[in-house]
Amino acid sequence: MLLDRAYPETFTHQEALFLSGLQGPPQTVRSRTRIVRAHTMLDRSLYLEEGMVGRYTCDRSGRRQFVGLQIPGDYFDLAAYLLGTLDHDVDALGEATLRETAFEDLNRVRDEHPELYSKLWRISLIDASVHRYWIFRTGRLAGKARLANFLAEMYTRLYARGLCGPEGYRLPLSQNDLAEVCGMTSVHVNRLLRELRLDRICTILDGMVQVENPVALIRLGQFSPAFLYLESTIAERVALLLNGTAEG
Amino acid sequence: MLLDRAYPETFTHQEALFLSGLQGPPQTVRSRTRIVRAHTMLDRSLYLEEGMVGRYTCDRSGRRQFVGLQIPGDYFDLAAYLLGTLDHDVDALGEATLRETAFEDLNRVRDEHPELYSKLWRISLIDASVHRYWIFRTGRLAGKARLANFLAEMYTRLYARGLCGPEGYRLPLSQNDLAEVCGMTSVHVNRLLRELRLDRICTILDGMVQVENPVALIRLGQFSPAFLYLESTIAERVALLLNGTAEG
DNA sequence: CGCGGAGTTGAACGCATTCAAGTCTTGTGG
DNA sequence: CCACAAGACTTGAATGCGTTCAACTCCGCG
Repeated sequence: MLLDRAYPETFTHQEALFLSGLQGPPQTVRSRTRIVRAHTMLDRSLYLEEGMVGRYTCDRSGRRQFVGLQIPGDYFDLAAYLLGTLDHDVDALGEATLRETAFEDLNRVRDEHPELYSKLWRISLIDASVHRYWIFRTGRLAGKARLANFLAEMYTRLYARGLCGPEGYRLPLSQNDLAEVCGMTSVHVNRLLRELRLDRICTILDGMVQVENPVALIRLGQFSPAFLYLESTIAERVALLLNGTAEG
Repeated sequence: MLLDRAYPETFTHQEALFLSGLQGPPQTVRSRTRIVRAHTMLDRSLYLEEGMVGRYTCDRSGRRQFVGLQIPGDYFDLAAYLLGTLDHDVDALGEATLRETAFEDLNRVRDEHPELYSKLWRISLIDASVHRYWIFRTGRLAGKARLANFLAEMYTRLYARGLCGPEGYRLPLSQNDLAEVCGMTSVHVNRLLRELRLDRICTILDGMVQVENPVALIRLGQFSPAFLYLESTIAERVALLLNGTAEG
């Protein structure tokens, strides 16, 4: 059941067990299928057990902008619980495994486990904090720093949850997807990735992001993980990774 | 007490009254003073009664990026309640009037008024939705559309809450501030504003945004207010404003 | 009167896009 | 098994949007 990856930074083992009990069975969806359509009424919330999903909106001419990327252990549409619909679409990026929680069950959490209910709220607040970081990145960082910053974010989030080692991580995004994350074109992403490769900072090969120089990556990307609100022992582990005090 | 502007889209009159009772007395802060510093432990949450405040983070060289702008009636740091600190700074943009709610009182809301507690969560979810819209805008829209989109957002949010008429609104932002909102330079903002003026779409004069052609503004900015999750009667009023069916 | 901040404008530069052509891989069907 | 189509990646060249640098005006304020 992979309880250990269900926001270990947030839930006790009992709470994770309880939440897991509310969830429906795991459902696997194929890569590149839509999971949620914007403005569609929903009656259940989704949890990502395995894989990655991307949240995005499109402009008038159909060009896509990702507004969030979720990793295993994420509740990625809690917003629907209280808003009824999502303002954006959600797609599976690789093959993904999901589990659902009915809104009624979340109401039961509210009435019977207020503390746990608060923790769900807290998760959505961290989600919002990540959004703010994306605004900062997209608005203030130049191309190369922007890309590096994003790669550092995914590196950190996956590592913090024990989903990758210091050597790098799996990222089921094409260069075009990366462009739609960072607000640039795929041609430009291609050239920036080459620079990062020649700088011996990181290399993407067959969907694997190989982080050769974490220190340079976070320095170039001006990355700082404070916005993730990591639990302190995890934050320390991450700091070791990012500051190069550990192996790299 | 201005209860009517306290999220009329969310709270009943009783609820607004109750929440107001939890708040401390109004505090007025001068323009351009810092209200919250990032990463500082907090024990109360803030509500904006009058004026505007801006949330921002700075890059390594000190250049600022706004990640949110709040208008009267906004609870703008609910995140601190469950996270303890904010990941960003908050400044008053004009003179602003604030009211505080102690975290302990929010805990009481949780235990005694679960439905109302959910509504506070809901507010923070709309806040996150606005963040996503900012990501979209900053990442996907070209300069002129980006600026128009932002001006349309503030127009809509203020109008929806009855804080401005169709003719326009007060915006205590310099061209440099606008640049820090939209992720561009103040020189460029200056040129784009001139274009908007010559196009007879909107004119900024002495801190007043005069919206001369709402329809063109939202069209140019590819603006759509769905992300605000407005209550239906308010949404209809806004639609009239933005579609030009109403007076302009 | 002089200072400083906000706004304005010109000119040069450069980052990023656009357009285009090519390679390579993968999957599909003949 | 090979031909072919489709998608991802790569690279070059030209264009242009937005930045940078700089100068100047306007205005409020000490």
